[in-house]
Amino acid sequence: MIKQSPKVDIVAVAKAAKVSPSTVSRSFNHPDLVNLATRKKIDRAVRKLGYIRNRAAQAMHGKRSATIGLIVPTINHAIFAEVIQAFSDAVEAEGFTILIASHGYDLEAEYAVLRKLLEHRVDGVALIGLAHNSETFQLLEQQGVPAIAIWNYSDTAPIACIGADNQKAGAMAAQHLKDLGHRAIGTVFPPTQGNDRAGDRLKGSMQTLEEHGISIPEVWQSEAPYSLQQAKAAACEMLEQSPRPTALLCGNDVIAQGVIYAALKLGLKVPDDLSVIGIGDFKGSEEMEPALTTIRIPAHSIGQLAGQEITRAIADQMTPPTRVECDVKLVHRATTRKV
Amino acid sequence: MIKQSPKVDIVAVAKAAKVSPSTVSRSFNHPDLVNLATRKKIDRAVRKLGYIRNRAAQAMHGKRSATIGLIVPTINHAIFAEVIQAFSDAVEAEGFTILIASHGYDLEAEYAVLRKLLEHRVDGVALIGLAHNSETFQLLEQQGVPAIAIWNYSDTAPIACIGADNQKAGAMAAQHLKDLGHRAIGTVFPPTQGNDRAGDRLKGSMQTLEEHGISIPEVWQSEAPYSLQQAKAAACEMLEQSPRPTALLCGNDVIAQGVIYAALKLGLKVPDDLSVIGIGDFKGSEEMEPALTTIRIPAHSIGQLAGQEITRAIADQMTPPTRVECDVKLVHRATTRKV
DNA sequence: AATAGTATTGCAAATGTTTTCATAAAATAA
DNA sequence: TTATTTTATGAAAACATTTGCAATACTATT
Repeated sequence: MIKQSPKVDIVAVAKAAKVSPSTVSRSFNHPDLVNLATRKKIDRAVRKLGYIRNRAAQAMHGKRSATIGLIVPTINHAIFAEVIQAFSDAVEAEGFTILIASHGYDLEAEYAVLRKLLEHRVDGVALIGLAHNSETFQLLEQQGVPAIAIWNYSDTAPIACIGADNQKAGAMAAQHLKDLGHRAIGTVFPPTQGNDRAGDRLKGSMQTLEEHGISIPEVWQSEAPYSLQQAKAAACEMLEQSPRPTALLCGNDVIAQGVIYAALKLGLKVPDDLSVIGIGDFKGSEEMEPALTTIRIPAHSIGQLAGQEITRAIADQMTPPTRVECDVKLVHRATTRKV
Repeated sequence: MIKQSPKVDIVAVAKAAKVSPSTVSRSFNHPDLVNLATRKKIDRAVRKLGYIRNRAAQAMHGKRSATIGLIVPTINHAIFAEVIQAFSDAVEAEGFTILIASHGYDLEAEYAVLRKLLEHRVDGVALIGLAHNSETFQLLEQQGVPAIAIWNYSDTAPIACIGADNQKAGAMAAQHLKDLGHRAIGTVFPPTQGNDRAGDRLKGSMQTLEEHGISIPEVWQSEAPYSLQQAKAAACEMLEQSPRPTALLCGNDVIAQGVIYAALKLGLKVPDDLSVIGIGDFKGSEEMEPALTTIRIPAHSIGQLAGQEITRAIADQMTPPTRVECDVKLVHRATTRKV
């Protein structure tokens, strides 16, 4: 293994191939402009020296850095894993690499990591959700970087967004339970602080329930940070009391799964003793036993579309990313039934 | 919003603050070398112009790019999500950002993305597992980039690694089933092609079983790509036949969960009719009902340690990353019992 | 008050690449 | 064969920053 002591740059390659650095550069970026024979010579030199081009130097010329910044609350949840993967695949297909950063649902931290990504001169930025600090929006606009918000949809948001109407999703879930005749309904939602997706869902649910004259007593409103464990614990606590709700509306499918485990643990049959509905339709929700009734939010298409749209907007700086609202729909499976 | 038409670089800041560009640069990188008063002037100018420093230009000076490349097979699995998050947190704490790329278990593709990351002049690289193309290893060595393999441990691997002995994990799972008296044992594993973790686990299991004189008929050896859905389907198929195994050894916890759903669907009681053991102990495995017996592989510590070790190795180029073997251990919960 | 340090700052060179412009060589047309 | 176009290459400037060195101003010492 030749550990290269003298650094191998484009001029080293040029020297080895006996051409000028300009030609080497051209042979990378505009191969059609250089003679096949010289291109081969250069290729050989590159291979021999183990040369790897330096994007940093490229980026200095106002050229693309070929990176896209992706800022997520956390990587560690099923919910984001799918959307990240789809987004990543879509942008990698266009030759971009993603620079990823997480902020743990802290919008101050989000601003800080955005700055960091901009220092790296990312060609575009994707964020999760529409709730961000005003400085975050300001910075984005000021720097003129194409930006896109993933997951939530709104006509009026200050930046382009691709996602679903989470309020509608919440409303649909509530409507479904009402349609099945449930009136004693409980909720388990993640904290809505710094999480507009959860906030919107909760709002939509509550509104719909209210419209139908259903109100939820305090004790049946539970908050569980996004983890199976805590969801299960919270649900256990609620379900052990009497009277029990006949149905539980969950902020997402992971929470719903936790709730189902809680029911199982307490010896309650789902859906006979308790109906459970989730939101999201994560991978695996369909396979659960009983299969989870949920509101489908098409994570894969959202991620993919967002990736395509941001790369398009980067290539064509004239037209900003377009907004896309992805439909949500009820997927009635086996965890809910008429009361 | 001031959309900055004239690009704001360090000399614009210098002009605004009435100092030289050198001083501005210094005020960022060696604040102790510049007078407090001038530093304040500069700070004001930076703020007013909305200046953001350009890492690309920094990186050109042989300075750190402050990025670490992370190459994973896929982001979209519980198994990696946890390790990625821990790794990411650890390196972000040291001021690095991660440049992430996935290759879908294709080692050719892995080589290609490694090149791409090196073009971005990442300061270090982390890979998953120890099975990589020889060109991949060569490139790493040739470029002299600190590199670390996550997830698998081996004394003799060509690059430093932090992880668990997956063979041992497989052996432990097999041993546990044997200790409970099972002799009719089936396996459900992901494809081992391009996945040394799964390969090692399978090898360890088989070896141990063999040592105890237990052999597994072909029909009880099932392969399921890493997804709940396919694991469930594969297990259904196997369990519908007669005779059935009394225990199933699963390549990871997601597969185990799929298997349990399959059993549930077929009306088999776990663990009364069928014992199930997983490998990994993912988040949520403990909360399952019944709680999953599994071999614990400490994903969080592995990711965190790897992050710390790679940043250390970057800071101190003299001492390469050290290898760490993380212990695996049996977590006996409720899905296995004496036969 | 003269000397020796010390603390700040600026100048200019260097980093690795791309690109514009100019030039040379080859191919085509007259 | 000469004039003209096309093709292929090189020279040099530009990109945004860092840093070694030199210069200046200030402080402390005798």
